[in-house]
Amino acid sequence: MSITRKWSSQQQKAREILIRLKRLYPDATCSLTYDSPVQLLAATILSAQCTDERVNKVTPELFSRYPDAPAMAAAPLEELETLVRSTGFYRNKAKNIKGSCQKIVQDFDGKVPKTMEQLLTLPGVARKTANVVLAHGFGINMGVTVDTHVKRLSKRLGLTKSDNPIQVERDLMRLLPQPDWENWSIRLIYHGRAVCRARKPDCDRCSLVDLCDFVNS
DNA sequence: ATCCCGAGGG
DNA sequence: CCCTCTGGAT
Repeated sequence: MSITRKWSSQQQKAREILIRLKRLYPDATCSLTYDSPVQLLAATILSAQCTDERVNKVTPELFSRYPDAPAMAAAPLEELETLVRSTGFYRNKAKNIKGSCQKIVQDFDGKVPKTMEQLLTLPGVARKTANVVLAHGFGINMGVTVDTHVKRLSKRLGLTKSDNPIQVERDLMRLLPQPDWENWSIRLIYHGRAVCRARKPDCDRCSLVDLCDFVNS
């Protein structure tokens, strides 16, 4: 009943979940389309409260017209707003893409910074976006990407009690070895989209039911 | 009516 | 803590 014993049982549970999800989604990768770190940054900003599928419908035209940081930094705001409109929050997203690229050009020699601290200085970039860019753009695992799916599934599975993404990330970092941090996020996102949906979770088809606090409560 | 790989401001 | 930003899909 010691606290350490409870932690290791939660660690075993997390690892068992990840083993099953790796078997279920062996080829899961970041589902945003991009050709460079700055394109990944822009696509990730666009992915806020929007499906990746929708993001991938606007980025080909966006990146065709404005392929790199200098181009996006110099792009007319109205053009960017029109191009990203269908992803929602389009004024904020256009302004943040332009603003981040301006800062990248002015302060970071035109290259997307590779540290959490520097990424967080970019407008429209907080931990979720920074974690995605670091993990998939540079192969650097600074934390666990916690989006709406990762938060929902981690809570349903009983691995966190918090609704605060920062606290959820701390809980997951404690339960998983660092090399698996991004594996966890990617697989939970896939499973969250396909099975453990927000509205109608398909518990009958879920291979994690025996480990889940949500269905067993 | 609710949710989608959030972030910033009050 | 709360609220706002926003269109598209279900």
